[in-house]
Amino acid sequence: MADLKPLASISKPLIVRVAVLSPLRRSFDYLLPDELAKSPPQPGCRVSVPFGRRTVIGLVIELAESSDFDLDKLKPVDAIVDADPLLPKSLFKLFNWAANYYHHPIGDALFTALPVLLRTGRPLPEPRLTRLWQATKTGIENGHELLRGAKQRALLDELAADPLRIENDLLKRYSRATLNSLLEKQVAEIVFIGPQEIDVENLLRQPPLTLNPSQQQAMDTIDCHGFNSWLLDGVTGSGKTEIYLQCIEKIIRYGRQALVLIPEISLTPQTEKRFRDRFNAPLVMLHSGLTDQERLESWAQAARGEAAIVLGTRSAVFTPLKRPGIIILDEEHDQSYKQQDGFRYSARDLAVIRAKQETIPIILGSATPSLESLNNCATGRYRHLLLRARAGEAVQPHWRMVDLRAEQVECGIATSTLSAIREAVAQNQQVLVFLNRRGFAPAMLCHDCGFAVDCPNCDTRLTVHRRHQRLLCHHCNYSRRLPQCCPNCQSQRMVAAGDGTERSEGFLQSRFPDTPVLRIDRDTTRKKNAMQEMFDAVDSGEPCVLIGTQMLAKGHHFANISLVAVLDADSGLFSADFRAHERLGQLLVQVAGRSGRGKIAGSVILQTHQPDHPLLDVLIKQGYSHFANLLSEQRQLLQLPPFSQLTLIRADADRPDSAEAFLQQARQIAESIISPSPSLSYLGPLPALMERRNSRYRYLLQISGERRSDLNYLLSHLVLQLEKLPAARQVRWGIDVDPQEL
DNA sequence: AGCACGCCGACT
DNA sequence: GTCGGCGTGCTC
Repeated sequence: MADLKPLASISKPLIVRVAVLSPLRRSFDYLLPDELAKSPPQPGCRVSVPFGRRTVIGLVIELAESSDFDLDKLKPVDAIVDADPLLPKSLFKLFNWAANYYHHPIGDALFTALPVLLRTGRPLPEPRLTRLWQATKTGIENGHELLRGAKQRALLDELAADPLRIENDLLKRYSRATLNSLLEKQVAEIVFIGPQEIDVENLLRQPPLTLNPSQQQAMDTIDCHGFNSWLLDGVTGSGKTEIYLQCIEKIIRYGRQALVLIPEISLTPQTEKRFRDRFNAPLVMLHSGLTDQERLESWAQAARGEAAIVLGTRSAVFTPLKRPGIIILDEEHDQSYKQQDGFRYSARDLAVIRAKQETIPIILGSATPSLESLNNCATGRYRHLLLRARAGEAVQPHWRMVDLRAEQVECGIATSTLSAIREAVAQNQQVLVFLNRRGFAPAMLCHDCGFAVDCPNCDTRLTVHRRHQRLLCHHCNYSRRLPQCCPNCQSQRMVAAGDGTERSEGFLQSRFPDTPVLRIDRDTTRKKNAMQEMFDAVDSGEPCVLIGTQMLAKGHHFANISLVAVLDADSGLFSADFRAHERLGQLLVQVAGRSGRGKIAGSVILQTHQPDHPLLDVLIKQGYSHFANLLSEQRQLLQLPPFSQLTLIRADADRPDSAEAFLQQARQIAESIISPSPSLSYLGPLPALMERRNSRYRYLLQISGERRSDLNYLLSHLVLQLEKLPAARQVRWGIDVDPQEL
């Protein structure tokens, strides 16, 4: 529409809208002083601006001609940090979308996802130059006359024979002094070159594997041009990774980059190796194990388009790519894709949005897809690709129930389970024992009065860790020495009740003294490389018994495990969280998938008190997809996600009543914006599942709606009012859109 | 979140 | 007299 402003103000934007690292849910307008107006900062550039009484780094969101703020109160931009946008337009759009969808302050969203070093205003590193050596004309013509040392002459001969040698390679064989003397005599010189082009001719280090018909069909279906979301639904061992690799190969040949997301760092070495073994192309990693400097370097290489493959965890979904080609997100059901504090985004959902915005394909892979993704297939948002057969010679494992009520159980292990383990070990096979509870025992009780030792900061029991002779809280890290007597009745008879991995490990080792028993949980893998060393020991193929927590369930490929024993299949059957059943099914199938990946047929033992539980029955007899269908029907009946939209307002405070009182007010305000109805309902404030955690009292308000748009409207208005609420000062609060945990 | 202002208690 | 406790207000 035509605007009645003087022409000058239209052609020359004066106002810069800036996002600043702060919890404030708005951007800030600044004037662009004349001396900076010649080359105004583009959206995505950093600027330094006065903010309150300090100067901070902000990101330009847009240039505008007018401001809602009083023009004469606007301050001028201090300086422009980046000549070119740090974030490409497309990524910027993603941040905007996310801040809006998750109702999170844009500045906080942008800056928490940026490498730390960029937050401070440090310039984006220049491309790293490789130093190459070559012989000069003088060197080739009469170098030998100018040089005395044999080493020096040898080096010159080498340079003359094969120009452009990489300095770092030369330094492995010649001393720095030798190199320098060639430089001094001017018989050789250094040439700097930028990053190497990707050598598409020699892209593959290893030939691709031959696809089975099921894989081939999936491969033929996946279109690597334009946007499409594919759910690659294949049992463990069905060869999903090979499909990823072949898709990546295609897009690298088109000259584009692949973004590969995986759930945890523990998976990175194995995944990284798989990619490096296949591709002769630059790969960078982005995960929390990197130093700030390394992270910045990887980020920059991705942004400049030098990295062909970017492999990372959750936050890597925000990595800028110069030539995006495909996004691959493995183990899409994994909870760790959802950030659980602050900016509570789902990397999986954002990855799909990003793919759409960049018009590139995305592949979501899982053996146990989330109900959300299965529902997205049903509604046509995703396309469902099924891989039925296991790749290679591996066959599906065989399941067996062990009824814990009918058997002698020692240290969590039933007699028949123990004999199955013994049998496998006797045949020189490997066994995996799964118990999702670390420590020696989940509680310390008084035998006489029944007193249990609780955490002073959390609503939970302390866990016994016998090796360290301590009681530990797994939620706040509180730790104390084992009590000598009951704090309540002074009785000396304190007992460790229940079983954790540490106790079962000891028991197994006592029963199999000649077989290594390896425990893999957070306690035994704390040291760097500890986990990798244990995995290496397992990969050697020697018989052993592995015992561990869900760390074992995640992705690691064990070739020689023939038996998996799940010690407690019931945990999660009776939880208050509506996702507990889905998680249990995923966990069981994932653990079971660790067995029989090699040539030995695997079997799985499920120890349970509920051998007749209908859900376990469906899972075992009919498989995960039937199990998921059953759960979906229940969710639909109860109008739970993904058949309704759920958002939580979370609040916690150091006093018991503040959080609840704040949420009570929040509910009133919310109801005044949209009154409760069948299509939009409120529940709470309710105490969180563990009300007190780390000495803070946690509450939540549940809002569920039929339509996303209603919820979004409600939240954007609610949030503005909550910010101004005096009660908000006494609590920490935040919005959790599509929560994963209650 | 930071950071300042401001208005009341125990200290060199 | 003032050092400093954390309540309240503001950030273009």
